[in-house]
Amino acid sequence: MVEIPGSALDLHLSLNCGQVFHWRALPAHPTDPTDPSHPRAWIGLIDQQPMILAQHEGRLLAPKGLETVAARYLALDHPIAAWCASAPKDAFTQASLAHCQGLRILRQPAWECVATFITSALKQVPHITQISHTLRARYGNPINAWGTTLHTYPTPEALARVSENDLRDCKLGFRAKNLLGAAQAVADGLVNLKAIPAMDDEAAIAELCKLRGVGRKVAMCVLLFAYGRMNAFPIDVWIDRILRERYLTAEPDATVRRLEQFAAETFGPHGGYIQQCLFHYARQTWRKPKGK
DNA sequence: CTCCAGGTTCCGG
DNA sequence: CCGGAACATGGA
Repeated sequence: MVEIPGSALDLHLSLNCGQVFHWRALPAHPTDPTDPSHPRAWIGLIDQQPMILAQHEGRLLAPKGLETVAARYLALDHPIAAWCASAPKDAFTQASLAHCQGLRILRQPAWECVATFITSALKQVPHITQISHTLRARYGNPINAWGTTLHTYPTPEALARVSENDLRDCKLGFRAKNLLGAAQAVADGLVNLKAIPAMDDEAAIAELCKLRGVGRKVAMCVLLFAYGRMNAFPIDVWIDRILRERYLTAEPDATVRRLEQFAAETFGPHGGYIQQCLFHYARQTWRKPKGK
């Protein structure tokens, strides 16, 4: 392992704030898992590339030769300090940013991002993670690395071959039909994920929404987490609650489109970054007397 | 037991 | 065009 110098990053936070769902912590120490002096490592895949990442006292470590891949995935080039500096000065935003220092919006593979957020509908984060691992284990490609077996996220073609019932067996519930339909549409070329970067925001959203199980919220997540569009502002149940209770108290009947418009005006061109901080801060603090 | 979770689709007015 | 119910599953 070699150090990747420079940028501010909280690895644990960035991998566990609800934007990606498959990284696993390795035991902190072979004999003493509670030893805080030993760097905690995370193992996962960046597309097809097995990866181990660790952070100890601010120093980011990656396998030698994989520094560039890691730095790109972790988006260490994003000027997050400047984004935070230009954020709104209200108390809730500032508390969220302070609580999420070192959070980075990753650059995820597009299909993996689309698929995992299709499976995220009405699910809690741990459930999404469980589903992701089941799909990988059953329909992804196994890759041996560092003494364990990792599984790539199943391709659209691989999932398109699977029956809806087999997907339901992965605890997908009603999302099985959505994931299957989306996989078939991508596999058949009805939707070309590589064409998204050249489209403007509304065209990109419309294109993604052709996929079964993808609505405005999931499309926004994909634009933010896979295509690096920091202005994308997904409105889920948490953000909806925050905006209504903390910002638009004067408009109790605001539609989601109104919330989107307000967010764009208020949080600006990097609102998606702030959105992730608001989301995580709210989830960590809302009606939770004792931390855990 | 009831309620809710990083929503979308489908249906009736 | 718009609001509301249906949709599976598991944890709190």
